[in-house]
Amino acid sequence: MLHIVPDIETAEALTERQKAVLDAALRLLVEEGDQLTMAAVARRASCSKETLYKWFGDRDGLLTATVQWQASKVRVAPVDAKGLDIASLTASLERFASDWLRVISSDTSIALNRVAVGHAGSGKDNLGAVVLENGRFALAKRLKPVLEAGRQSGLLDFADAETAFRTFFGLVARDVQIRLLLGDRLELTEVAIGGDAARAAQQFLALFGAKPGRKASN
Amino acid sequence: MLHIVPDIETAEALTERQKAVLDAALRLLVEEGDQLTMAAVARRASCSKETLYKWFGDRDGLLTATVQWQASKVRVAPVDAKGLDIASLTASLERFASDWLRVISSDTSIALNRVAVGHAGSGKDNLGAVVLENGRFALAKRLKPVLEAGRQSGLLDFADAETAFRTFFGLVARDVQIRLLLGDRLELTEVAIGGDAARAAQQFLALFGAKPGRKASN
DNA sequence: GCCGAACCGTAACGTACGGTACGGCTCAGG
DNA sequence: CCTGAGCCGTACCGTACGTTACGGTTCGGC
Repeated sequence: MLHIVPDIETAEALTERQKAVLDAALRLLVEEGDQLTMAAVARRASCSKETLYKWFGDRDGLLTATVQWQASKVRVAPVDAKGLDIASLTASLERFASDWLRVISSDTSIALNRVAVGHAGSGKDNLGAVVLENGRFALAKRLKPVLEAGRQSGLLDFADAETAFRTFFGLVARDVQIRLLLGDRLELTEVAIGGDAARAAQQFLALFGAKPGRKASN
Repeated sequence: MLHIVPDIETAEALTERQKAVLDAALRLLVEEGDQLTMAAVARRASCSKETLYKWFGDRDGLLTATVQWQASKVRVAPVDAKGLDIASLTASLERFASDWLRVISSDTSIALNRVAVGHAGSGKDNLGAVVLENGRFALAKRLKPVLEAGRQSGLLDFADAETAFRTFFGLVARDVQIRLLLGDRLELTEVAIGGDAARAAQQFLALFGAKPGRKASN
């Protein structure tokens, strides 16, 4: 298990100019993938290579900063889980599912995951950990309170929130992420996402919805 | 959608020596990932670089040949789906699930998927397509007959085999593959795999098992 | 025993790119 | 106006690695 919490504050201590540079790097990363060059970033960002090295140390530093910068942009507000009924729970699950599908099918996510996967196992940096922390683990951290609330309200029945979450994750993502990462052209239209999200939520409820009579709301 | 069927025969037209070279390349790929060098492969395989270039054209050719060579090694016998009852269907599902978990958690699969993901989107080769074709799509091709047989026998109830398969895929793989690819240390012991496989099969049956009275066996 | 093909080992070539150095420009502070 | 910090643009350096070239060895066919 990684569970390395990246320096959450690093992303905040950036000047506007630095953010602009990282945005340029990010756009280039989406276009070129891991074979972007320092010179290309400098050109795109209209800055000198010297500045890149002064600010980010080396190529890996730039990549890491870019990934963290993108991560800091997608931090979202947690859902509050008060007054839960079956309808609002279903809506929450669908919301999580469609949000996640939109994320993993976005060009940015695909590009970032590609470079992180490529770098994983080389030991040089920990891009993989950063991506994991701000992706899969952040999702779990936000969804689990909802699941717990559902259990408290007697709507859900599960032994372990982590296990339940992982099943939800599987029902939502299925083969989508790996296919996209491997270059499969999988067009996820807005309506397809909505349909998949609804299906995933229903299947999750079918598996973990409390049977009437068992564990009734107290 | 890719669905590019790689030259199935290419993997067969190899001399023993060439297979040995590809095995060396494969081992090196597992150890070093995409930053393996032609010189290193030549050294490991005790062959000259000239030979590598003569046989495989260039670096991408060598990589592609290596991936296809590995793919040709894991081709398995299809399961026959005669005399299906609920027990044998469950056993089949568990078997597919545990086989798949073993594959995606193997060093070889992780290494191959990493380089394929890294190369995807660069347009230079189609490693991604090869890996997909021999992984996720091959699995579907082998599992679907079982699902269809289950439906014929009145044990399963689903509208579309492809959709049912994708749900099965999600229930089995969950977050395992992406976490491993991103470098998360996820120890999958033999017993954990067995447990996960059983859980996935049960969940699949809970979702797609035919309700008694509906679509009874004819 | 001779020949050519195939292959090994190694050396050499060319280039792309990470990283550094430096001259010039801008601008804030004094 | 002077100065120095920060940055841009560009030239430069060193190296790693893909690719090619070549001399030497093995070996099957005649």
